[in-house]
Amino acid sequence: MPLFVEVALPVPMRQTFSYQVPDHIVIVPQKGMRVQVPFGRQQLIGLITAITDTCSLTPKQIKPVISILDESPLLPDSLYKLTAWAARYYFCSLGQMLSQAIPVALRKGAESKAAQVFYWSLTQDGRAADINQLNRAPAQRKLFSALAERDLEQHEITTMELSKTALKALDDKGWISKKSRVGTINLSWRTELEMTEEPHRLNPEQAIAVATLTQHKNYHCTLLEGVTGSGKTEVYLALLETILKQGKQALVLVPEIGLTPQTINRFRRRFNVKVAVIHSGLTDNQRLDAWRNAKTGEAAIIIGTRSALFTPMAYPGVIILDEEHDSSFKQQEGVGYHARDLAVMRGHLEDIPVLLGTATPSLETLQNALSGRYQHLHLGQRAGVAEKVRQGIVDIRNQPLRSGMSHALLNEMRIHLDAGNQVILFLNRRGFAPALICHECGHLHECDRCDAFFTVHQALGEIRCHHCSNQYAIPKQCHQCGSTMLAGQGVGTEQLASFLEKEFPNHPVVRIDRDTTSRKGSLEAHLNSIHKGEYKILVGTQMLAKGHHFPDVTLVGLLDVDGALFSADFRAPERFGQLYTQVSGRAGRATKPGTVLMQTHQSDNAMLRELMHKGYGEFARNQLHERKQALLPPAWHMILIRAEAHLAADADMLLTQIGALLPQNDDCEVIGPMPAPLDRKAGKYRRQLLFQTKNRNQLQQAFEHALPQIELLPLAKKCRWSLDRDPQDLL
DNA sequence: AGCACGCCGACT
DNA sequence: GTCGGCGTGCTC
Repeated sequence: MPLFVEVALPVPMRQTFSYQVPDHIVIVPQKGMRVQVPFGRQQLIGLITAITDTCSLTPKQIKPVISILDESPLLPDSLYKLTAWAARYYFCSLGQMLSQAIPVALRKGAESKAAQVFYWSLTQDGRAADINQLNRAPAQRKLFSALAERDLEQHEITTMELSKTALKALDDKGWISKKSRVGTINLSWRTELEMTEEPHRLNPEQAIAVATLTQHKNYHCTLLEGVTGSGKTEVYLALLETILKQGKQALVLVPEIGLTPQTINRFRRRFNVKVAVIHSGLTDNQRLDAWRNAKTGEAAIIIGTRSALFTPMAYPGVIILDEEHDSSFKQQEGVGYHARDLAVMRGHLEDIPVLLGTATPSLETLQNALSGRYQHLHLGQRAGVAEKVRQGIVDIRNQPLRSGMSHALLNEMRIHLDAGNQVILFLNRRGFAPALICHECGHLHECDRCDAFFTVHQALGEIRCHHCSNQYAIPKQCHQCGSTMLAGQGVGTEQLASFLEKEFPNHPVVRIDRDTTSRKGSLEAHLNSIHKGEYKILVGTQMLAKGHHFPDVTLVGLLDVDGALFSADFRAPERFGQLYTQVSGRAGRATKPGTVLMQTHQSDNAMLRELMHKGYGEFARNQLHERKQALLPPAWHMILIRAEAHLAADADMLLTQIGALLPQNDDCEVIGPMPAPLDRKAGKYRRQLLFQTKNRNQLQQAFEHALPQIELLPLAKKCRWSLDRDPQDLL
């Protein structure tokens, strides 16, 4: 009987491909195994999605499988289901989603089972040999005596700095030999959990939270809303203790910036278990190693960023997602999946609890908590007796500004610096000035490939476009009138920092943004110097706000509130509210009360007032209300279709045609085509179309129906287009 | 997405 | 004369 398999391949076509399984392949194909197959002129590795004994294709069209790479399915059924669900939800091919979910090494064909461990041991001859024969070969002697004590694994030879040449020499003598064994899986933590640190005493709120959380063994999603410093991590650790004692594993997801050695050590210190850490800095093989440890159950705790969501667990127990509101959980490139949403789905499929923690919940999660879909727990007390921060607004209408700084803010800075404290200033624009203007004709120098102004980088002597890689030397003359009176327009972090250096010569200034921290490890180095007090004035973009705590900072200044709060994007107020709450939660400590000052032209803006006086909770509830009124997420559901073409008309036409294929009524709305906020980027015209529906299912069904027709459009092959479900921003 | 084929411009 | 630019078409 002929045997066929359906294979999902890592190509952007939304279909699977049929192959015939030749007789000489002895492994019985199963769903979820990897296969190597010919595809056009190349060979690809894909995953079996189905096994059939008939095939509708003609024998000429069908090719044979080259080989089956696994003896058993690569992923547990729950993860396979999760991936299939995600492919449907995000409208991408199963193969594309699967390649997000599988470590690169496995995609390239690496062995999925634990590699064999190689080790060296003395032979019969070696044991009989006299060590004094090696008196004239000290390296060999050292190695020999080490091996006389115990066998050594290949990697131990290197870490103990034993000589490779000596190894070879002893091997040639026939005294030692290389052996291999299958690595054993140590699951002792499941029966005897060893604590290596005494748990901290929980305050009543924390204790209640832990008690509530440990009630559930099955799927259940909880929002843990805890103000900064209220000890969310301690709740995670207590929950982990219960889960681990049941012999179950925990998956902990953190934002990209949050995966610091301190975070990891917090978990490592408490329990004597293997912790698998998965982040972008690992090599393919290190990643695979962590993946295997999680899959076998040897690693009790798995900590990682977005992509770690897909790590299989032999004994799934809980999923914890910290800083739930963080936008790095949404993938921006390629398949734009959201790890938070998929984590909840995974919890569902594996029937385990999911915990979302944050001080500033996203409106999506808040809505679910308010509607009762998620359980809602609060932590309101700050550990220790921290003073409440002082908050203030600096009205900068008609005020002279020096490099973006008002008198009031400068004076306040002086007070805090004189008291020996540190000051943070946030300005979300890197570079010296966000534009170059001609003082005579007013011409603003614009990138020739994008619809954006050049940013002046004075230290580099360059003007750069922050949207493409375009860069030139700072022009001497205006491109329009030839005048030499050129000046920076507006203020960036570079200018602010150099102004402050002159203004406060006795207080060292450091600048933290993408330009000063692009080298690997330089962010950590800067942060360390700040903690040591080497810098007193910290200037930075949002980068400086996320997850870092500086106990000696007593003044936080937000220079461009207007730019952050009133941006075109519908999520701008939410993000600003989160940033503001996070930074004000971090200012000061018990003995040194903190102050937060905002510079704005809109000092009586209702949103700002609300945020200051009523706090994030109230602010977010009102934002949620406004989103409902405006038919925006999370009230309505959204998919963004982007198109890019050399000719704006092509992109426009394609989107118009797509729009015509989508339903429009009281519950479904098509908006556009409209120019993308950055109309022209890297020489191409960008247009976008929004499709919004009142509920999730309508969007799913309408788009599933339209998609095959969209793919048949002739223009769809000519233009570059992409889909972004639940877009994070409309840029 | 790759990878080939194919058809036009500036170089040895 | 060719090397190479990227438009177009196909992949079970």
